[in-house]
Amino acid sequence: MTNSKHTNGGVSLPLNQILSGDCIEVMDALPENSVDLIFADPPYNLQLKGELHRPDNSKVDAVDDHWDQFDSFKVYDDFSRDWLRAARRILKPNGAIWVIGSYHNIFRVGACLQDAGYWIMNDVIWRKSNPMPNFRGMRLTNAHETMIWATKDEKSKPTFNYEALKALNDGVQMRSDWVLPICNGHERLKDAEGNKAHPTQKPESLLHRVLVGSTNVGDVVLDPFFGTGTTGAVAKKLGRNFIGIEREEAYREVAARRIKDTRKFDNESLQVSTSKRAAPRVPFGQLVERGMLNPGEKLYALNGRHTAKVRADGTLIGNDCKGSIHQVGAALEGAPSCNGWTYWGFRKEGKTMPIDLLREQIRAEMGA
Amino acid sequence: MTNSKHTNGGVSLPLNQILSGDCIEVMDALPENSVDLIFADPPYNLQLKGELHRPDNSKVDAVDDHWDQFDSFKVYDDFSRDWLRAARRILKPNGAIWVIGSYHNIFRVGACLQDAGYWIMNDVIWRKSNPMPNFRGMRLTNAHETMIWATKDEKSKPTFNYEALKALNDGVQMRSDWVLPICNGHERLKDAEGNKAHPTQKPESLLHRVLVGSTNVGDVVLDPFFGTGTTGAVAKKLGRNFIGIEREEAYREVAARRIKDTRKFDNESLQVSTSKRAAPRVPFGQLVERGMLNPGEKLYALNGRHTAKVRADGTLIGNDCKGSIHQVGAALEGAPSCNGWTYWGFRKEGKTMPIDLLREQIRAEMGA
DNA sequence: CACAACGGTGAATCAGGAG
DNA sequence: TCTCCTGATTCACCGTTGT
Repeated sequence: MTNSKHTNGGVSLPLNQILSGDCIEVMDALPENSVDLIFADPPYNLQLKGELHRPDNSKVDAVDDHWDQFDSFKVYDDFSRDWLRAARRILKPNGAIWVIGSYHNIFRVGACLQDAGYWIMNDVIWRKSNPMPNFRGMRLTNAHETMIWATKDEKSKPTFNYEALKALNDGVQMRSDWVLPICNGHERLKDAEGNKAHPTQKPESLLHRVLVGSTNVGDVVLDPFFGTGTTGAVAKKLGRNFIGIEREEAYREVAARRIKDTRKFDNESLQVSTSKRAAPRVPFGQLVERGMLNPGEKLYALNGRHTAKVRADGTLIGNDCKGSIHQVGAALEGAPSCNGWTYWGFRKEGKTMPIDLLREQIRAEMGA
Repeated sequence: MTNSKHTNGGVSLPLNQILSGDCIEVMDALPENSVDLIFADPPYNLQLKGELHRPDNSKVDAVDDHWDQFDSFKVYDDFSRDWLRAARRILKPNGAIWVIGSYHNIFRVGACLQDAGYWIMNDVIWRKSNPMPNFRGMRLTNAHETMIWATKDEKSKPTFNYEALKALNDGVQMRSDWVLPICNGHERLKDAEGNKAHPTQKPESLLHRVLVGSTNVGDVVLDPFFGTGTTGAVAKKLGRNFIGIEREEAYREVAARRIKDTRKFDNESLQVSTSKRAAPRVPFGQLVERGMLNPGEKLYALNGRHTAKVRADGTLIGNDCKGSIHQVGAALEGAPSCNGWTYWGFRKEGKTMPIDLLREQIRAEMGA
């Protein structure tokens, strides 16, 4: 793991380190367009308790008899706007952010996020399998937290490892609700007296899914509210680089020790399933050039409804139409579009086989 | 059921009627402090762009109605502020509101709600058991919607039928995530041509739970975006009074007919049936996310004939094959299929134990 | 009559590259 | 920036038709 500076477009990043200080100031000192992903678990409580500062860095005296809800929302919104702005500047154009919160703050953070120009991809519900019950029976058990996954702007193309997430979910598309247990047991960090080291330590399973789904090996993941370093620990395990920012020295120390004791998984295990989109493009004409199909040969729609004839240039000629395998398939079906690779078949020894088999054969040779 | 005016503190209410017009104007004409509960399903401002087709080329019938179009976030926020203010005025001091939305609008609505002085009790996740998938594989399946339950102000003591909800949930405290199917089948209202009468009809089961949990028999429930009248129909069944407000005549007509055909449950049966829960599905990937198995760890076929290695996305890599626990097991055995849960084991303290034990462990936690 | 096969559909910010 | 083309992509459930 790189611990020194890392060159990124001519600028260097402090990789795999925990930076000390106010996250807004620290982020403002980092180069713009340099980070792949941000994971943020900002303070939830609106009663501030001296942990928040106004934009001018003056401290908010929240423990005050004249405490006022409206003022408090405004201060929290200002704070959210500021750190979201700083975060957005350092994100790469195709970068993304995850923010987690509860009903106390998530609506405000979400609105600030949209106002700042971020583009929401999904909101994701972490459904806790073992939440704390509501002891007084005055409300519903607060059994979930909300995460927002957003890109830097509307045009961003974020990393999304669709097939890997699908694999994590037994082969069906990952949904926007994730059932995972809260952090306790051995994973929960304690101090010498046995008190929990941090009040809101997130489970590694949650970060595992976030990082597998929206980063690749070697990416840079920044966490502006690092706490006890769950983001850093999971990033290290998964072969991602992290940058942590944390104001409290006690948390930094716990996080540093934790990450030092964390081991990276071996490279082979970090390979994940990929989608067909990543496979090299094979033009249909190549099947003809290579003699896998011959000009004049007949293709059969796999649904049995149509046939077409192969021409020397890799186009097809069907009933009153000609063009690519896709165009002819679409025309014959009267459909807006058609994937010719999965639509057409060829005859071999009396059986009809999809032409996609031939493409896979070529791809296998290319990969070899 | 009362259809005439209803005396409430010397003022009268138009009970069990569907009022025509803009909801803000209509609410402003109602007496203040007169309504027990408001359920609101405002436009989501979906901002859809082009057309969307399923993989089979059929077209998705999207929400493109004029009432869901807003020019900007600011226009939407102004709208939200206005109707939330009007709604708050007519609420009784201990009254409450439920608002439902998706990530497109819920953060803005939630922030407006807090700014207007409402006090959030819970946010509640409606987890759809049968959501529409993400057809292009570009995001997570949008499998939930968010509801906010809030009181008129911080000091309100809202109706909360804790025991009734607990009973609805097999005797354990109701959580903030509700698993319910979307509205389809016979419940879905259609016009003469078989088209859906309203693009976003909510399931009665959702309203049932809201009204059982936060109103009493005889209470007044107002819905400012009445649509096809799900709120009114469920209120009538449950012996609550409703007031509906709807701008579109077509929706009012459908709702009126629907409610006319709805019968109130007899008082005894206002208790409800509970749904049996099947054993929850646990994806193998969750064992990896949760650290019960680590990427790179070896699995052993319980018959002793093969081994394979775990990857970060919950797939296995065996001798010349990779895929799910089931696929790799089948490939190595040369079998058409294989139950990976009972085929594979992991080593612990020198002993090989079936991975199914880990799944059972997770299920035990979930059930608790 | 039972069961299988098939078709339809749901609040969706749903592609990416070459020219 | 815009147009055109290739070709990747779906889950649970309900209702109807067919065996």
